[in-house]
Amino acid sequence: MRHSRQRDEILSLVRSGALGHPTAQEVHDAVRKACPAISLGTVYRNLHQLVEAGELAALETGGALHYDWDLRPHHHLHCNRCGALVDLPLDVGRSLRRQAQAQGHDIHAYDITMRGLCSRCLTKSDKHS
Amino acid sequence: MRHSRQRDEILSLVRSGALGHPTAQEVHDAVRKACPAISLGTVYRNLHQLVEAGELAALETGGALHYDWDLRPHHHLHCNRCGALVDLPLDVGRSLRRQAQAQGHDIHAYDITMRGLCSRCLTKSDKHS
DNA sequence: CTAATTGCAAACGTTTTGCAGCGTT
DNA sequence: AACGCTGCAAAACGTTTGCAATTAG
Repeated sequence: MRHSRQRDEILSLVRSGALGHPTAQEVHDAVRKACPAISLGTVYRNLHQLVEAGELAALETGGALHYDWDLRPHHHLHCNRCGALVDLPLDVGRSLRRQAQAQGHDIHAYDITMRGLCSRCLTKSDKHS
Repeated sequence: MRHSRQRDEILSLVRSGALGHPTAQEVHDAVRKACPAISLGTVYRNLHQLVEAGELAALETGGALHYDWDLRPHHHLHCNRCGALVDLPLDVGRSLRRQAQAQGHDIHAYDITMRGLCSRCLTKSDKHS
């Protein structure tokens, strides 16, 4: 893998966390500020490569793929009200892997995405309680 | 929601389990045998409606949505070798919901899809062991 | 030099939608 | 009769790909 200005910009932008869990489109929109001529195709190609190289993670959530800079085991809540994708540190990995192995499978990776209401939305609608 | 021949055929076909965890395309191909004139758009519309009505579940896995007739809590393994979507009864729901609530969220639903090698592929490649 | 990477545009697979007509109630 | 549902075709959407030109090692 060679160096390229475009890939460097994309990686540092996603890693900065400023975009949360962005889609390719969102990365494209944001990286244009540093790289005005960058094409959407290049963003897709680079995000894919970076995931392949283990630099980023991809989340299959709601239509478009979302990218995550945080590679430590953690999971997500997709809020049904505000649409946010919230990080959720959950301690279940060991148990999941053990149970799947007991059923004869070999787990390489997994992602848990829950749906519901995030704490921000819940506290906002708590005016009445 | 009115009755329609098309929706009845789709629901009973998916419920039969004969298709495993089919995509809309696969349902369309199969339901044509009973309903030769049915259009792909109708299949999409009905699958969406049936999920909305709580008759089927949708799995966001690898490009196309897959549909599942089994509404009981269970999860899936997407095999990296054969591509199968294998049912995986995992006992983690209670723990997940508890942990998410401790973080201030309210979980409505969740799905766990793991990636790895399914037991069938593993035993097949076990000739040497 | 050479091979990876780029921008562009076209193509792809999946899903949604507008519409006129048909079927259920 | 009213309104949901259908088939069809077009379009929307996210993503991938072919290509000639550019650029990094």
